[in-house]
Amino acid sequence: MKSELQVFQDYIRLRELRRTPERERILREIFEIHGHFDVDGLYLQLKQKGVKVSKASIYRALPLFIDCGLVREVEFSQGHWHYEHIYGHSHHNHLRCLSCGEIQEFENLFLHCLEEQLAKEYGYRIKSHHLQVEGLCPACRQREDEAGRS
Amino acid sequence: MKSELQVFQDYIRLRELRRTPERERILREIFEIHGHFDVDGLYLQLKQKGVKVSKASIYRALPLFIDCGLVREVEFSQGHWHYEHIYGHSHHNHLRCLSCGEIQEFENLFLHCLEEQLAKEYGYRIKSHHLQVEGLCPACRQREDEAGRS
DNA sequence: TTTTTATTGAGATTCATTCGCTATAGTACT
DNA sequence: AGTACTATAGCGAATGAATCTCAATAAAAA
Repeated sequence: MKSELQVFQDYIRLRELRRTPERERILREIFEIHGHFDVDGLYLQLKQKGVKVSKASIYRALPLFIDCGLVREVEFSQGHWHYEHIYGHSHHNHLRCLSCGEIQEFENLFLHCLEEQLAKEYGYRIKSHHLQVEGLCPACRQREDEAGRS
Repeated sequence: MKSELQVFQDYIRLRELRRTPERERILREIFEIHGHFDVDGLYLQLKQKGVKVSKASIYRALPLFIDCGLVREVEFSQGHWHYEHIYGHSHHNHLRCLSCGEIQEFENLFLHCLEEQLAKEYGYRIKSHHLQVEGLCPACRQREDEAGRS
């Protein structure tokens, strides 16, 4: 399997863009993050390490990473986008707690069947899906129950 | 079944807020819109009808409508949120064309099974789910194929 | 090297959303 | 009805994420 850097370089060549140390440094940093991130967090993390990259460059690099399938937008909350790297990950869906915001990832097995069904029924060529399920995690659920009783 | 206005008034009472003509007018307008809307469109639509409501009031009313289950955020795109009213609708999911943006709504049958399974597996109390499937609609698919051949 | 031009960084700009403030008007209680 | 209390409306200012401008730089190709 190609490394994410390799994937990006291939993409750069294909699109006739330019390899720059900034873009590759940003990409490396993203793949060191376990879980979700946002632009500001990524920027600060680079800054702390003494890496000089402007926010503008991050904003300009992200659409490229997304376009070549290395990163995806997870959700828009708190007024800005949250992202995650996805290369090498099996596609997963999110189970999010409405109270504490905890996110569980889960695999799904039968959405592929659904995709096929949709393709047939509506004539679509399916590219991707996002499934987000919301509810209360065990802890918050218990807390809510106790509050309800009092 | 309660009217959406009734639902909202019950909510207002429960939360000890105040009934105001602005909020109820905004809500009525929302339920006259078939399909998705955004704040700006809603504001202009009211303005055209000669209804004087400020954008700030719309921004302040929407979270209430969402909280009482009358409206939901559909997606964040073009730099702002898009909403839809959901009361009285069966929950539907979206099949969106990545090229032209057309949105097909579809029912799903077995996500309820998935919800039950998740509830059992992770101990969550499921409240809702959003499933968005993306791809190319028949027309755009054909256009893409033709472009690819040339 | 030289040329070409994509990319960078910094700051300015845009624009959706929120905030601060004052006047108004629901609501509850005489 | 009248009064007190305070949530809400409207307006304009403020905020802040994202984008744009532009001069300087540095990839890539010749």
